[in-house]
Amino acid sequence: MTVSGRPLMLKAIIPAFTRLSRLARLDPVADAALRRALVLTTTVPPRREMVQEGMRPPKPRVVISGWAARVRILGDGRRQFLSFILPGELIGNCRRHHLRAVSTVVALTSLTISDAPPAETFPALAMAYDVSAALEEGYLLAQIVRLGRMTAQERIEDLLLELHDRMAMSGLAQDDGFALPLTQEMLADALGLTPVHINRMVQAMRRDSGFTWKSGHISFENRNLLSRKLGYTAPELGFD
Amino acid sequence: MTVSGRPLMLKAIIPAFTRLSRLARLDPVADAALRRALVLTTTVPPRREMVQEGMRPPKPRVVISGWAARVRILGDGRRQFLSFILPGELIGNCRRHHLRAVSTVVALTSLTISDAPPAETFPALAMAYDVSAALEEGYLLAQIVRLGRMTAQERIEDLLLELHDRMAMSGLAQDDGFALPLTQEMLADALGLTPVHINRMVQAMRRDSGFTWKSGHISFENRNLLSRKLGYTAPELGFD
DNA sequence: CGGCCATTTGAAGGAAGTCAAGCGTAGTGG
DNA sequence: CCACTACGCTTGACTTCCTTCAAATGGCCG
Repeated sequence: MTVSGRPLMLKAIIPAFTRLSRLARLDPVADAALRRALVLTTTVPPRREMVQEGMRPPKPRVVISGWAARVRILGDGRRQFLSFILPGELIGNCRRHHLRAVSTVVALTSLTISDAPPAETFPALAMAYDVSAALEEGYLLAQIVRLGRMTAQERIEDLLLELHDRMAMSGLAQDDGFALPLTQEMLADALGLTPVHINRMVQAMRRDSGFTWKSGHISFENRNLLSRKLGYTAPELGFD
Repeated sequence: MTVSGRPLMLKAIIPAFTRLSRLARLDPVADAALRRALVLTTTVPPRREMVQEGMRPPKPRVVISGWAARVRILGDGRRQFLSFILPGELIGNCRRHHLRAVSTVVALTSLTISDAPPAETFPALAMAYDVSAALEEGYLLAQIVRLGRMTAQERIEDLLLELHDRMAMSGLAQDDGFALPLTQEMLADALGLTPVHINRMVQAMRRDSGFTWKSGHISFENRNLLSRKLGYTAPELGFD
């Protein structure tokens, strides 16, 4: 978007590569080709709107590093995040080509992206893109239940569990935690709450709940216990 | 699911036919074939769960008449509707075949359905199914914004506008209203509120807001005014 | 008529929002 | 090196919106 493509160290693309390769169940040959295809990257500064609702959508991309969000903004300024986009996940991975983007996409952190290798020239990835789209729909459904029927505390816990699973798919999580590069305000925009209330709940949960959040890192004390308490189930992979 | 297929009068399938034919932009020949394909129907009683989350999903269907909803239920009984399924719309229209259904589908009224003519044997419909899936995703996004950032009154108004548009797509709406076969409790489950509060808001809106709801029928006093007030935009058709 | 279900109403309580001010820390520039 | 700034986090007091619980009303159908 701003910076013209430049090659990255192979090591840096590992998260994105890991997720796609797993979803596509790539053989070693395709696997090596994918690594090469992801090396040419672009960087995007935080807060930049990469796609704007109603505009002509750009080509699909893969996030190499950093977080983005799909967002809608109401006339009076109220903001709602529709979903997060994490390393290894796709931007604009629409089955059909829309004439206009259905949501704005904004970089939440400094972001490194790469063009998504087209499925036509990279057939092994068709499955990864399909599964990725199915997962994305699952995240939307989970988001609806969070916003409609969960308390503030449950929303936070449920979202953190989901994000943990998603980070694990690209190898970016530990068993009991992950790096969360969000401000409390961003969490509020995702969970339909105010930053003030997010703060109060996080405070309270530091005491009695099952995780801690310090300097951008989430640690679960007992992940199983927490997910059982919430009835949380991992996003369905959807293989058939 | 209960009753074996039986042919319906041609007239009865018109709503479903109208919507699909429009979305697929059918020529007269395909058009006539579609009518024939939809005539063999099945009926489902209200409250019956036609698809259950986690079970093997059945074949795709078209709703001929009646309303259904996709729903998720939390461990303690809290219910959240993910989306409504209206006449002419599809049940289980997944691009990829999931191993398990990602949500339960329940009949809200007595329901008449028909097998969705497979796109392989009915190529003209592929586009209709694509557009239908894209619209469905748009409804999910709108639902997220409603639940996350709108007040009770706005949620009701916004949903009614959307449902009006959707009913219009199968020719089942008037310019200024449509038949709404929902109870206040169902509305509550869709909007993340309690039935009691839905009731109070509807009361209040009978007085000062832009619509009336009497004996299962919604009438907008000034639809344009209402949609401008909400910043409501019609679901994107997504043609390209 | 009686039973069932949806709607309606009241009173009280709780969850989350609003407004406003005070901290803490990292970055910047004189 | 130290104001000065900017931004995110924290806290308090108060308000609003929505829920909860309970009971009453009304319509519809057997």
